[in-house]
Amino acid sequence: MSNAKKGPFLLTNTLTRRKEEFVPLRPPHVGLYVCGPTVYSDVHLGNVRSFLTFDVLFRWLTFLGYKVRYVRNITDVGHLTGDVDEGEDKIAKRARLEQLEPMEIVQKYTNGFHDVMRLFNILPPSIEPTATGHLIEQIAMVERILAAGHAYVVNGSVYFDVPGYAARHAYGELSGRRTDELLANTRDTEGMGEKRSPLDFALWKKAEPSHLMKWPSPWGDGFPGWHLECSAMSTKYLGTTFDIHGGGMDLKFPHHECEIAQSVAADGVPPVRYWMHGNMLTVNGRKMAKSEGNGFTPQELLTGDHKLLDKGYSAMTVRFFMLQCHYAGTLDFSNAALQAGEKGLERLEKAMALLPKLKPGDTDEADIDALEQRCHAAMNDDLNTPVLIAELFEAVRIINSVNDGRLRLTAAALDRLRGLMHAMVRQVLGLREETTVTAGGDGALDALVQEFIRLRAEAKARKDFATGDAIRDRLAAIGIVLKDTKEGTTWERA
RNA sequence: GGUCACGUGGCCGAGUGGCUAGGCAGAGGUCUGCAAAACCUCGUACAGCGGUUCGACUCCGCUCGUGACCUCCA
Repeated sequence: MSNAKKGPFLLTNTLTRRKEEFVPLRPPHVGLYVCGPTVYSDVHLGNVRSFLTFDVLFRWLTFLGYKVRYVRNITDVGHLTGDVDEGEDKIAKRARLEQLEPMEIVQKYTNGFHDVMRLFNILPPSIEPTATGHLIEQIAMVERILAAGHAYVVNGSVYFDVPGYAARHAYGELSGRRTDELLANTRDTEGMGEKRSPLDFALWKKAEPSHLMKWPSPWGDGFPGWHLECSAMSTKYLGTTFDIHGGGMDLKFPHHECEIAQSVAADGVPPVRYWMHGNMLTVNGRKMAKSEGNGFTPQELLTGDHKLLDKGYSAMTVRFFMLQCHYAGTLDFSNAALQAGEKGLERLEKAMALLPKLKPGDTDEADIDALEQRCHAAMNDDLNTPVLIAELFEAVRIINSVNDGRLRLTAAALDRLRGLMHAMVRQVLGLREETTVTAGGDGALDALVQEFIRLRAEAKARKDFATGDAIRDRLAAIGIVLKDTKEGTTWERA
């Protein structure tokens, strides 16, 4: 394996609550499944953080040389609001509210989701399956669970028998729950409806004749339960047992617990070897969620048009801001933190821009190999992006020092440094260069500013600093900042 | 109530049983006609109370505080 030199990759397995060395089942292949969005509304920034976490995982595994099959689903049916028995399908509800066909809702918000992923430079998965595209697989899985005696049919619906399953298998292992405690804490003992136990969950739900989203099944017309699709599709594309399953912390229970139960019941083996859970984005200490009303969309973020935002922030600023925190911890949103991130990213990008211009020296006064090893070590330690970024700022110092002629690096070392920075910043962290409007961005504007720069240079040449400073100050007042460097004067927008 | 996290300097956020995280902001300096940028230097922080230890911010216990999950949620 090509990562032999890069050291073992440790990641926190939330099933064992330990940091473990990642060893794939069938190297060099890695099977990765991540719970995707339910496409019934716009994604907000909290959702983005989760997909970003697994984007970095995908990128790092790829960097290590693995051939990753990354499956991230689109939930387009079966996700109910509220209680499993009383709730309405989220997509059907939205379709009713917007007076659209359910599949129009699905298409609309799937498109929106993809736009957001592109905006934040989150790579597309290898396979993006939809629940409605895998009805046959889901029905087959329900039949296997029924055959194993872990489910029962009531009036056209099929429910998973949790107490029965728990008697023979470990249920609650992932989330640290026990069925007796769950039962004791069940809030609503009424409304159980057809279920034998409040812990049971729907595998297949009977649909009323008026229901738009329904399909034929051995139990009559209906639709699949929410937890089922992930099990059916991960099994289809990654096998009955695969390497890594990821999702947000809030999916741990019941969603992922139910996935494990379904797979064990249907196929007899635990589905996942490493479970990974990303933590939440909070606002003033509270989870960003639609129900809290504290979420905002990427569009609002870019324009700054939201009461929580002092100003707009670029997508890469937000990406950088999020990567400065470890994925397993909560990250609190604040304007001050975002602005700090904006400045930091600017410093990093300035150094990146200097990289091609650096001139080689005759000796090496910085150890690029050691720096590279520390970068790899940071990522191998449970995707520690904040530590990687700290190392990258060490590189920034080196780059600036070489540029200033304070530090020397040979041509070979410079090549290593360029390769390292490109790999870490662009490939691994996925920080895309954002086009800033500077010289060249707008021909007419640039020509105009160049004319002022020339006037100012003439003033300076005859020691008329008052005029020179006036030109600079007045341009600054309209947002054009001039900077004198050894190579002449450059300008950029404030 | 149950389960599980977390509490780090002005802010955001890593980490470790004894050795500078990093970014932003701030102070001083170098450079520059002056700025800006860059570089150098600086703050000696780890909720509280006990315990283990030669030594704890790091391990254990308790207290206080915050949050997540237990119902849809990335």
